[in-house]
Amino acid sequence: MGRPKQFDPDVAVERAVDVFWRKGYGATTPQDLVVALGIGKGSLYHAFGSKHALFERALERYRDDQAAGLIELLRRPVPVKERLRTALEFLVEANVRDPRGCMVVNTAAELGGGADPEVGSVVRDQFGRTASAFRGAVEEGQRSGEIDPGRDPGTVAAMILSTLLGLQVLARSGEGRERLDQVVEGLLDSL
Amino acid sequence: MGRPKQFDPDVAVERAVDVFWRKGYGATTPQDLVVALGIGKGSLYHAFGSKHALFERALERYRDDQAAGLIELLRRPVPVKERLRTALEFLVEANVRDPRGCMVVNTAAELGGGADPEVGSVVRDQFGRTASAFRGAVEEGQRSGEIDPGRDPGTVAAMILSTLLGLQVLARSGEGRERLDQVVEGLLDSL
DNA sequence: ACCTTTCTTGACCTGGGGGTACACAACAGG
DNA sequence: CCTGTTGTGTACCCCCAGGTCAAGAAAGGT
Repeated sequence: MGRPKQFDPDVAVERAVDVFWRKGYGATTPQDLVVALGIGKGSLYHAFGSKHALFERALERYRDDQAAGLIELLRRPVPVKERLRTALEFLVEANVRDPRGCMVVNTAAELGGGADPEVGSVVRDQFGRTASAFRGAVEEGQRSGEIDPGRDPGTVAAMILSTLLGLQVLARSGEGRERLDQVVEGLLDSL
Repeated sequence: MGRPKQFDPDVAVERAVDVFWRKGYGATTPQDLVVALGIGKGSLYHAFGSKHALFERALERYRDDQAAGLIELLRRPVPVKERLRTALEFLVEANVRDPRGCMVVNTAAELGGGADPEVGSVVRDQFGRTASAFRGAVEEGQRSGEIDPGRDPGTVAAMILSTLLGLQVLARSGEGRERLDQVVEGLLDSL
């Protein structure tokens, strides 16, 4: 019972993702959110409790979307290295085009370092999911002979993840696409 | 002529580095700076003009210190790969121990994406200096036969830089030292 | 001694951050 | 149609960010 909500919380969180993604946590104001979500401040705080709680939900949403997208890209029925290349180049392309960069990387930089454990755990979880997806692909490549089976797949996955995160930082700093693509090729060549 | 400054601007900038490094640009308040620098707010604005201008000077100072340190580490008279290992493990160690992470990476994440061109150029300059230092080492390794001379040294340097930046992001997210060291080893093995 | 210049101090100002309170609106059930 | 419950809109709150300004202090020059 009670009065029904006049807005869809899922849509609201989706819009909050965009705001937090563009401006970061600290620089986003309640006013920004009120405008972007199209609801009153009272409703906002009634529905989500606090700016921080809404940020957590937005970050979780982003993480889920990104992880699902990556897993999808890594499932395509082509040789493993080609899959990796497609996935990495897709992400490079996205990060070069989109000045927002990667929301998780931005969040790790802004709120990492031990303060804010809830947010930290979402960040680590995203990195963990990404590493797992890469490790699955690496193991498959090892079975098919595309990748040296002598290497620890966890380590290789961590190398890919590190490189990817670095590429995202470079992209956000304005580095051009060519150089980043060269890094992707170099990485794949060395597997 | 005129009244002499009661504080050393270099020391003040050095202290400002610590504050901005810990809290980021947006989250640092004039009050934080007044306390940390030990001077009145009037002097602060008289000497530095604005929070943003002081941040630029602090970031430049950080960049110069870091770049000098890295170049130093890469100049030691031991085999190139060993130098690279020492340098990368030193940085990993520093980033694991220090919850502040890397100030340039944090800044790239917070203020990257085109807004704030002055800061962006300092960030790019730092990445450029770092890549140059790595490229020098790579070229030397190619001459000595430690590194395959068939690869483009600029690309290899960019790979090392990407990996390093990714390691710094991972360290800031709380990843442990072992995994990061494995990535360093994996990277060097693949050169 | 006085003037000019540069620095220091602390009060002061405007705007807006993050959030709360309250009065009212829209439902379901009896 | 009255009542309890949940949403909504708005006014309001306190605090502090980011910066300015006026008045005075410490130097050098003449």
